[in-house]
Amino acid sequence: MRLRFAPSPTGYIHVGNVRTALFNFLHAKKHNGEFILRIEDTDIERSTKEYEESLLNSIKWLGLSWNEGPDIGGEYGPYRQSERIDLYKKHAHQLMEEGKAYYCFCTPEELEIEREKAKKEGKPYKYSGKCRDIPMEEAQKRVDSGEKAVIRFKMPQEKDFKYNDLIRGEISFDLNLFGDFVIIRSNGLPSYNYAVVIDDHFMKITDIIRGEDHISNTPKQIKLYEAFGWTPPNFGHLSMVLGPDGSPLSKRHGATSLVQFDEMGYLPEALLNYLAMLGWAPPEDREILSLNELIKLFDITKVSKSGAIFDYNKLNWVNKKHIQNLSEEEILIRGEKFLKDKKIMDGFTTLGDKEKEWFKKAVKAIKTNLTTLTDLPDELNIFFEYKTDKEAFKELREESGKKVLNLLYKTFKEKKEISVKDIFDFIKTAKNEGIKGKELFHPMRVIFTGQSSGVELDKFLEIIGSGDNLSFKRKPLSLFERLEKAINIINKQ
RNA sequence: GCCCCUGUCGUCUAGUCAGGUUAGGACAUCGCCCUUUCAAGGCGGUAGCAUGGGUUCAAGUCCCGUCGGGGGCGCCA
Repeated sequence: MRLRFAPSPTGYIHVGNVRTALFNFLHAKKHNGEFILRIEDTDIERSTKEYEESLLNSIKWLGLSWNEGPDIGGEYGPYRQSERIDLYKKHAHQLMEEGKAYYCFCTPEELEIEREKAKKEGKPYKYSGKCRDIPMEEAQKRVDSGEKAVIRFKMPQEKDFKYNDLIRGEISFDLNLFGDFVIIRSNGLPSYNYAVVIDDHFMKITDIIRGEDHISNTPKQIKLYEAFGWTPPNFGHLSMVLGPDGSPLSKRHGATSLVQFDEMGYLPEALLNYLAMLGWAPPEDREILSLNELIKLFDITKVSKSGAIFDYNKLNWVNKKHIQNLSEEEILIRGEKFLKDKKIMDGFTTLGDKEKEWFKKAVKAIKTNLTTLTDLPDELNIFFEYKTDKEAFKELREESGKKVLNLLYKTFKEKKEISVKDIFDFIKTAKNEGIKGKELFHPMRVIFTGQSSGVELDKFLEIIGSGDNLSFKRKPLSLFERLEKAINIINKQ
């Protein structure tokens, strides 16, 4: 079995396309088949090398490895349509010789008039077939003399055309509604509907999974296969990915391009996991699955036919679960760029062993709060910065809070240093003074973290305490510094 | 306008092909438990077969209509 993903390098890859790529990949791998990457760059106006490169990088980032493609070649190359022009021309001429295609000299303006007319009369538009009967010899002469022409395929007119869709079952059309369509444009480049057929045939593609916007292209393509005497592949049409309002997902709904999801701190495996479940449900109850598990369980015939709304709630949950499955070290390595941006560290691997251990401990404490990797610096910040929550400080002005603050200050103001052991001693002292439980721990939390909630207090104290003698790019704030800051804030007001 | 696809909790879906279930799960939401706090975790609740007919002892499931959503009708892909 051979499947392909054939994007156009006319922009950054969209999550909808990622889903298409994924389903092709899963279906291929499920059956031990090949996954092929082909670049459809016949739209010379909009295609660029930069987009092609970013496309390849994106698919690589996702972990969807391809067996054949423009960068690695393969038995059935080249894998860029712009490098296959001769092939398209050759076969177009073959069709003309067999009387299945013809030169058309109608100008875009003339066609526009035809379309307008059809619209006015309320009739469905279809190319008139005006040039269909120009004798081949005469047509060839006009072309040789430099007249602009396209090549059109004589679309067989058939009342009850049917094909069997991998996802939707039988779909039928009245081909009388289809006009003769262009296969070679006047600039010599092939049209989409023609190029895919040539390529998919010569690349021995067996199954094609694509968006439902291609359903009505399918009869044209199948008829081309038949005209050449080739066996058409299986077709499966996926529903669209929708925005929260139910309209097709687009930029106005927010992020749609894959690079943005990387920047937002989503894990590629989480994104794939989520996308796989948009329109398909794994059997059994498990939903958090690796790419290999998805391959094992995937079944193209079970994919749903209706459009699916892209839901960040669920994506976030899936991402969170995948992050929890990562080790502390992996989280630090994969979150490196976000930590660099916030100047927390230069890179996990540049750290000394003791510092690495410290960071792992810190991550372990805040791991369950991570939804995306961008949360990593924010959550870790509690160790480096003293961010104060106004509401929380109100508590320190109340009697019980004041008591704890004063007692802490009295105990440590001379020493100017607080160790973890000191804290445990302090807790005993406080208890002797009659302060305990919530009355004690909650103010302590506010004093040392500035917040009324967060990491478990004993873990927090232990981590801060053990960071004292390590060399960091940025030093965690010591307990005494934190106490001082709390005092200052209270005194100021 | 014409053609095609599609409709189960707010969201993603299982169930529809071979009619019989208290219509199941997950996310979100709400509540409880755990926790000196938050989160995580555990337990529980709210919530759905678009609509009207028909077939049948029995319809989410089969048939017809209506309504809604989407796509296509290019020398774009």
